[in-house]
Amino acid sequence: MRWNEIESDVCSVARTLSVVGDRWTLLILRDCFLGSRRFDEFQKNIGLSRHRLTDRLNKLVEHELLLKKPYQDNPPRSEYVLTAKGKDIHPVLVTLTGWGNKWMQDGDGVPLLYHHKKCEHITQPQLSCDHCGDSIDASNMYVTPGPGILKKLQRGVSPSYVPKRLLKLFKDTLNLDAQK
Amino acid sequence: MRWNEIESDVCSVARTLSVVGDRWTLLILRDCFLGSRRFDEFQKNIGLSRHRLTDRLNKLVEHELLLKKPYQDNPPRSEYVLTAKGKDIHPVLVTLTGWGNKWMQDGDGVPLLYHHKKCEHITQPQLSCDHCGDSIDASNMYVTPGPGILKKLQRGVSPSYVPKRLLKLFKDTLNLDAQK
DNA sequence: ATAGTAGGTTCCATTTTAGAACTTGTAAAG
DNA sequence: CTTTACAAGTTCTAAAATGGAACCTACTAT
Repeated sequence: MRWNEIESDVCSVARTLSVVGDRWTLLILRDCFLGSRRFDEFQKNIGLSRHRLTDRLNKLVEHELLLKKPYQDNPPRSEYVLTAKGKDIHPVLVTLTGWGNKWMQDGDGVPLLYHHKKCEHITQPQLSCDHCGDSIDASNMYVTPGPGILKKLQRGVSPSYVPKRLLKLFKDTLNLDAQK
Repeated sequence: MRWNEIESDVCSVARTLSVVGDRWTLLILRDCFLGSRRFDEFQKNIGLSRHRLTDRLNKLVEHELLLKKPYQDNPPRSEYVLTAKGKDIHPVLVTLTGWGNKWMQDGDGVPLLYHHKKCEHITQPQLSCDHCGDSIDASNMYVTPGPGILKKLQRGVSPSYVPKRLLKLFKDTLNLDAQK
């Protein structure tokens, strides 16, 4: 399966990875959040080849996570700034950092510390339910089919990644709905 | 720069990506959280080549995100189950899903819905400060150097990815500390 | 006149990947 | 018994992605 096929998978994880799921893209975005904006800055910080960087920046601009913004005309030079869509990647970087801080330390401790402006404490943000506010993790969550899957099932398409066990459950859901 | 060099970068994002930052690994873990455990199950759900899958599963076992657990002897067959380290990837998948749900929809709506067992509501978990509990995002957070970076600076090593602007700030921090 | 900066592009060798075929040992179906 | 299926791989080759170095262009500073 190729990148562009992943993009059309009926799965938000797969779709997101089709944009940011390579070796470099999230590192570029990390740098954006730390204040980098220019080609050479990214190249020096990250250490990828100029070729790859051109490619990845173009992709991020295409997908509208970054905006290419001219800052001089002659010679033409641009900087890359985060759009709203790009800024929304922040939680992904925060959770990746959290995992790395916990599980990938060398002997020297955490590389960077997050601080919460409001309470002025060091923080490693955690997920909480956006309805009741309680903290939430894999053990107190479950999934059900959303409209995106149900509509495909109604059209006879079975999203490849959904385990048979769940598919059956989802089809039962459909039948129950139909009987109403 | 190669994968194994990324692993030793002084950055928790880079280190995490050295384990899960390719096209397939997070999709394998997604499937684990949805209940998949066996080779063929992953292969069918995800649609990657058997060759790649072997490789990725081995890497996940090496890094101890998955445990390879024999379930019969003749012929030898195993299943792959999440370890604590693997389960801790869940927040990453949740935030990736959140972004995909918001920014990568086709016309049919969200593929899967998350539910919170306790309050029984549909939820898209959000990050909150683990000290004060308030919701938190890029605009109300900032970073400072942690021991992992400071110790490297003291040894004269400059972590490549830290923008010069921040490096200077960090070195000032060191000088202030030294003057105490 | 030379070196440096910024943001690329071009080229080629190396590495990684996709996809299909093959393997091994068992069990079930005809 | 012979074929088919299943599970979990391994092997092979062509195609795609990548790394790294060199080159290009239009300024600016020394």
